[in-house]
Amino acid sequence: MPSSSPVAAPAAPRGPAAGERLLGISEAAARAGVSARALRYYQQIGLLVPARTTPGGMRRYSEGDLTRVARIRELQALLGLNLEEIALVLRNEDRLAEIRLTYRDERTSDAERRALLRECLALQQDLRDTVQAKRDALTGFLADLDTRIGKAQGLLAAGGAPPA
Amino acid sequence: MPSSSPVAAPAAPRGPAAGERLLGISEAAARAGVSARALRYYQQIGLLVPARTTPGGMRRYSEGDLTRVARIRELQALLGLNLEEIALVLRNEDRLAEIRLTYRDERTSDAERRALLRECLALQQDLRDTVQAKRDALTGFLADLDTRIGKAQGLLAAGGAPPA
DNA sequence: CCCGGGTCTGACGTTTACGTCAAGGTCCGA
DNA sequence: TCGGACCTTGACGTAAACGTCAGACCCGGG
Repeated sequence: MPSSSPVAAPAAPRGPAAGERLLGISEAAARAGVSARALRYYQQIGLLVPARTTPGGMRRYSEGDLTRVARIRELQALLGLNLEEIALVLRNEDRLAEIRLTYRDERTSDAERRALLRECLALQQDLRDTVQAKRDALTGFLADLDTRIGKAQGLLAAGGAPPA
Repeated sequence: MPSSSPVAAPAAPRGPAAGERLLGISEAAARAGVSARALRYYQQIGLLVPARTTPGGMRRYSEGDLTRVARIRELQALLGLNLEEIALVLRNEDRLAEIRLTYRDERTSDAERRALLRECLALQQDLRDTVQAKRDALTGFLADLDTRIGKAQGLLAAGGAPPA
């Protein structure tokens, strides 16, 4: 999906906390522990839109943006998701947050909002299941490793005085 | 490191269990759930050398080879290691196995073998620590998700009759 | 108003882990 | 022994996630 197309989905505007000091792309990148290029790329594929853009077209990032980058990196490193999958997850979370905000709004019907909420919840639980499966696998892996290590340690301990 | 160089490290010959039925690359690939190309590539970078090679130059894989492929995939998917890192891990495991075999050999001194063993053990424990760190992170992640899900569920439950 | 440093948009390069041909060589059952 | 299925080694292609230029543009301080 990361084609050379002009621009992807808007990815829900991050609201800067009114009067917050925004960061240029270099500082934002440094604080987030990624490259400026990565930030531009995330924007290109609709993963992260900077909180603001100056009239001249320069990106300005909020703290919330940094948090989002952290989440992206987490989903990358911990779950091994690719950016497309991460986009799905984040968009779902965005929708959930949006629903929370407009939940008491009068414009949509109760049933409608509940349906939407249920849909988002299902996706979240999907993710949860994925995470748990992975954690369980890692637990097994760990046990396996401990067994191996135990054996080698036994060998080491026995090495001093071979019995019989 | 996966350059176009002729061939990499031998990666410890897998001994086929004397009289075992060996598999051609296609069947091996199918049973291991990877492509034939992947198997060739693993060999090229010294990750997996088939148990035997016919005089004509055709690869023959043992069950042990399949196990090794499974381990490679596990390290890839679960830990997100790249093939170079996996090569390190596997080579270390190979050495450990080798040490186990020759541990009572007379040719090397006791101290020497113990030193080697200790070195391998250290690497294994490094890996163990990595795994545990990852598992812990996943545990935290899971708790986080559960919190979010709980909140959303609360919202859903309260949606029917907004209190006062 | 001007200047130096930060930033912009293309656009091409890079790495990993293979996929996908093409042109031949090998193996084995009839 | 021979034919078709399987396999071999190059060699080039590909997708993701950026890296790295070049050339132009913006922005805040003096």
